[in-house]
Amino acid sequence: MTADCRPNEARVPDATVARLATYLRVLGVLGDGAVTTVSSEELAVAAGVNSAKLRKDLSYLGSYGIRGVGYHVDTLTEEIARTLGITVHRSVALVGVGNLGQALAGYAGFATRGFRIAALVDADPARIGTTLQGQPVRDIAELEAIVAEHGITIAVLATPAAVSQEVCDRLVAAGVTSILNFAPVVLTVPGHVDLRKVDLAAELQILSFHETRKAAAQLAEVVTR
Amino acid sequence: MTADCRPNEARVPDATVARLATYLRVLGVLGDGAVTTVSSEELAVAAGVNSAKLRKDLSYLGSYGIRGVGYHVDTLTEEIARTLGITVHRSVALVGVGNLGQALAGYAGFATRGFRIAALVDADPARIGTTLQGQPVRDIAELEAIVAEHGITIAVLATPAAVSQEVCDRLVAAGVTSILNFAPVVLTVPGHVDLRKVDLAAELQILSFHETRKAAAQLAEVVTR
DNA sequence: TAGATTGTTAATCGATTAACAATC
DNA sequence: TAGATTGTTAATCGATTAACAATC
Repeated sequence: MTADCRPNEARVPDATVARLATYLRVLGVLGDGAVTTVSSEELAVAAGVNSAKLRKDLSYLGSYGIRGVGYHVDTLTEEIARTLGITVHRSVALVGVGNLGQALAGYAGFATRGFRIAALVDADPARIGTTLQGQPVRDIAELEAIVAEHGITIAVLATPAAVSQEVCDRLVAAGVTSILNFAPVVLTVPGHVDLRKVDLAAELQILSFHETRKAAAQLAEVVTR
Repeated sequence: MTADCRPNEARVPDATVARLATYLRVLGVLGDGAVTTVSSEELAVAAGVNSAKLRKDLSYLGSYGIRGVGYHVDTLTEEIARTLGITVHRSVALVGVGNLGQALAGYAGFATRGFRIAALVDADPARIGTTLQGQPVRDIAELEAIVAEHGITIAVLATPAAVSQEVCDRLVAAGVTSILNFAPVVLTVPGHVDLRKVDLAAELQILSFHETRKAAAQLAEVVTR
């Protein structure tokens, strides 16, 4: 057995990976019911995408559908979970338990979808030692030890903007290779580290842009009428 | 003066709009200092993008750069803010003030980046009437009145998954045309409504996918070595 | 077999980027 | 004028989607 034993696990496009998470969530709802099989059309409607796109997405994982029938819910669920790497539950560190961090610590969706928050970390002496969701808030001074202790490779960053790059650097130096950043700053990481960001205000600004466009369209309609 | 007085405000690509928010944030940091002018290269590095992409993005707004010099920070800030429609401060409603909703209510970044949370809404009698960030939590029974009262067109949805579609329908019926959804469900809205979603667990699953790939690559390296 | 649905092809569309003419 | 930097072109890349042959 060589490393090539799964030769066709080749490349899954980024856009596809992002959607796999949605398919998995929708399949979870279906799996609760009596449904054992689902067609690409049904699943696509439930996931809010085009069915051709869904079939193409799933084709990157292999051939798990049955022509004339559809996809077996359990099989597909398992294959997507395996592709996303969440058949092993993953331990993440949550750094920064202020306003947003506390909410993330209490977010039940992480646990139900494959992640365990193995450590809460903060720099504020008033928070260190307190308990959140049954977990102690640990001193950021121990960051490197905490990462090593739990073998953590994924971290969620909810620190103040001003210190985020510094904390990020320490996480990377400690061996973290994936970071989800909630701080409204552009972080720089080495090439081997994956970085994703959630920018809450930016999301609203994007909606605001479209509001403006809609308002302008309405105005134009009135004028030309 | 007709509706055509700004003929070249044509189409700004979706990918560009999403990045404009980042440019605006970076410009805000520059504007605080003594910098009055910035080149596309400098701004691109600060925003973490390719400078050709940045120039192309900005070219959709018009010609606000000066060849041989760069962009005037103040002018560019103003033009991006205008394009995003946040020169008028926008009022948003936050529906659902549970775990995540409370954090969003306290998130300072909304206010500093153009948005005012004009109303907090919940269905839980234990929460209704309480105060968060100096604002009363109002009964979702009054949702339609609240939207009308503040002329709200943008809503943030942080309700439990099970009721999100129903709340979404009511928001749309009340006149809301943009929704930012934090509930882990696929929502359906009419064509004239813009919908964006933030799926926290999905973000981690995407990182998990890449972790798996990196681990496999390392394994392959060891095997072939 | 007949009906249904997958997996794939190929056309199309949108986004990225290097290169450079235009011009400050 | 010389140096610098924009705005745009055109090539490339990646994602989407309709259509349909393969096949259960």
